[in-house]
Amino acid sequence: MTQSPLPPSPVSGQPDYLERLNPEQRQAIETIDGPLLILAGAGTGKTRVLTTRFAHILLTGHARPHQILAVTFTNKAAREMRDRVGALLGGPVEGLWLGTFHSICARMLRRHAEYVGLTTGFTILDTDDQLRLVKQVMEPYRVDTKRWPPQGMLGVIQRWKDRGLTPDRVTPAEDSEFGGGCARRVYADYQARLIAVNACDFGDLMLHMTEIMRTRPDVLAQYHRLFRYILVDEYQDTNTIQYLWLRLLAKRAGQPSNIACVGDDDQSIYSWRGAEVENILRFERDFPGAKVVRLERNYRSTAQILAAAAGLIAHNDGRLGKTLRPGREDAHGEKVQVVSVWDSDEEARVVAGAIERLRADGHPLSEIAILMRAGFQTRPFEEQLMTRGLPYRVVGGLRFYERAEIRDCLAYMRVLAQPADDLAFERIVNVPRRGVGTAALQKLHLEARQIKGPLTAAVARQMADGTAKGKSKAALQSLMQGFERATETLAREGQVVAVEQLLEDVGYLAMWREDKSPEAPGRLDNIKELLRAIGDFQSLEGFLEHVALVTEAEDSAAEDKVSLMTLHGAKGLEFDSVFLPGWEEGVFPSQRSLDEGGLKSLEEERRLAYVGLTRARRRATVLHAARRRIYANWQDAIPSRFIEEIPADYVEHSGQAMQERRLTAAQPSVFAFGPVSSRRPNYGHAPRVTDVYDASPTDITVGTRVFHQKFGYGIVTDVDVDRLQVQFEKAGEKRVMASFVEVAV
DNA sequence: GTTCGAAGCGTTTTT
DNA sequence: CGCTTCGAAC
Repeated sequence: MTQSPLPPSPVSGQPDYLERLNPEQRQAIETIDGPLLILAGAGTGKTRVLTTRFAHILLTGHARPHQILAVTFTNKAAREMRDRVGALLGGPVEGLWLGTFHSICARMLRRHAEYVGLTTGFTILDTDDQLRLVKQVMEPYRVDTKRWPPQGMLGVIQRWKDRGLTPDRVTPAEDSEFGGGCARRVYADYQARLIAVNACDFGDLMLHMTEIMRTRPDVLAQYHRLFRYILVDEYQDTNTIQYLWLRLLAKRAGQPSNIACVGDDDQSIYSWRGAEVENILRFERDFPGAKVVRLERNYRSTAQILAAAAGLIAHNDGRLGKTLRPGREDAHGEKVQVVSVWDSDEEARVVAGAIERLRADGHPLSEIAILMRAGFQTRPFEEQLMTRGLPYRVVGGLRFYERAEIRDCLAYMRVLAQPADDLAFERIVNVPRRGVGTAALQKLHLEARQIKGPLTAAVARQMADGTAKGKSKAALQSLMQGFERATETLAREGQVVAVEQLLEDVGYLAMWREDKSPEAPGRLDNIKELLRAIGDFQSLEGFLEHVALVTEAEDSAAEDKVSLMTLHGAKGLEFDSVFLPGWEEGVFPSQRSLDEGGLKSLEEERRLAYVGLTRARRRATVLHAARRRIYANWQDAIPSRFIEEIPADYVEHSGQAMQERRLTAAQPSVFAFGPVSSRRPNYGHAPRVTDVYDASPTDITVGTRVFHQKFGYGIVTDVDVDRLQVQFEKAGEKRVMASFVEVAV
């Protein structure tokens, strides 16, 4: 890293990294001291500003690399920032405090672990461990786990942690909500158990560090001296504990708070996991004298898409206020397409067909995405893409490190690295099946309690004193021998050989080799991949730390495939063409969301819609179906309110199904579908949408000759409220909605 | 302790 | 519909 400023550009007299920035971007970068809020709308060059600002602080000599704290939410964002800062500075920079909230806290906590009763080598638990632990802790309370599942309890604890509440800070009033009033005590016991096994869950990384900085002024002062500048990405996604942690670090007596937060309140979509939009809305009050810079020039999308998105998001209240403007002159573009289809199957066909056409026109599939509200919506699209031979990838499924076989292997490694890791030991003690079930494990727990030691010590003890007998004795003995041999190998030949030997020795690999299920070979491949990855690290501990904090799979974005993912998963990404299916009331906005959170949730859903639209560079296509298959049965659906919230000027409707909500929006029933069948009251005086619907309600009876947009002419053979059985001349017998046919003349 | 079948249930997800 | 989970029978 060089401390001298870069040579100025010969043309402008500015360092060349400041060239081609717009005035707002420049301001966000060149405002170095004092609190700064950068409101960065979608596609306004946020990452560029953040990284350039980082480099600028270094290159102007305001700080050395290790004196800047830069926090992100995801490892991906951290990696990108690290790479781009490196690129600006002409090479990788060492010693940066740049990472996710959690990785930075882990790094800090390893230094100060003793203040919360841990040792520096503490384990970071995965969700399986957490659940196992909370189950154990709940047991003595005899909670009805039907009503109060351990997952729910874990959720309550996590939310408390997100809010910075240690067990003693949970008020009795807040306690009563779950588990019949024992949640607070379970939480306290859970924390005690974590300390006892020298472990942390994810929430603890933040909670412990915040607690340490609250109670140890010397530690806090140390970081105050260290960090001259703080950069925070995605500030709208911070939860309370992250906010408290940042505030502790940023507020330095007698010195300015050099904290720069980048975020977009319109893209806050994670309130359900503890994010508090209020943090960003409150920034100017939290940090008096804060400068606010708005980045509103969007270099990503066409003017039409931007106007559509802006019109939509304008329906939200309580925004900081920000309007995306097109940053490129050339990008007028096409209107947002809204396609009305008959049912969810047709929706998938329409999208797949459109993708085929895009491909035929030379558009790479990697520039096409289908973004939906929920993961299960991918199915019909997968089927359609598959049958047409269009390559696709589903982003965000089960991640590599979440696979059972990988977690098993990791548990083996954890016991190898730290024999006192009871939770890891519990996971693998009977995998593969070796006849050590709950009964044997119970005995081991008792023994461990008596000797006040870990389970592995209890095993050794039982081997020695003859408590163990028969099958489980032999099994445990051979397991422990496996660990002993691996420990020797680890010292002599390193972690890769040791782990492979261990997994072989204890019969884990054999278990999958003998498994006849079709997934087994894939699992063995995954394990092979895992073994390969261990070699990339200095030590077993280093590898375990990495996998505890980095759960994401490797990016395979380079392949030319259509991306299928949730709207949440798409945040931060962009594609030339974006398909947004399932814009129907109840699906999007999600009914469940609305039921739980009312107006606040509706606004969050709307932000999600905004995020979806703004992912598109050139083409955005919204779809809604009149009937959707949900689980086993078909349900009628009306178009999402979000569709009509997009200003009509920027929308082009197509498709044959009902196109406007107006017909039915005021009606109580979601089944009201415009003028329909004979036995259905015709609500209100709704205007007709198209001539297709001009059949008078009473005209349709058995024997009526009707016309259907998709199936053509046919004779009605049965009427069931609003559904008809029709014998079509060409398409055969079909069941169709009465609203989708007209009486043939 | 294991295995098999019925019952239940069904957002969004990172670390 | 298709998955996971739990309980009963071997």
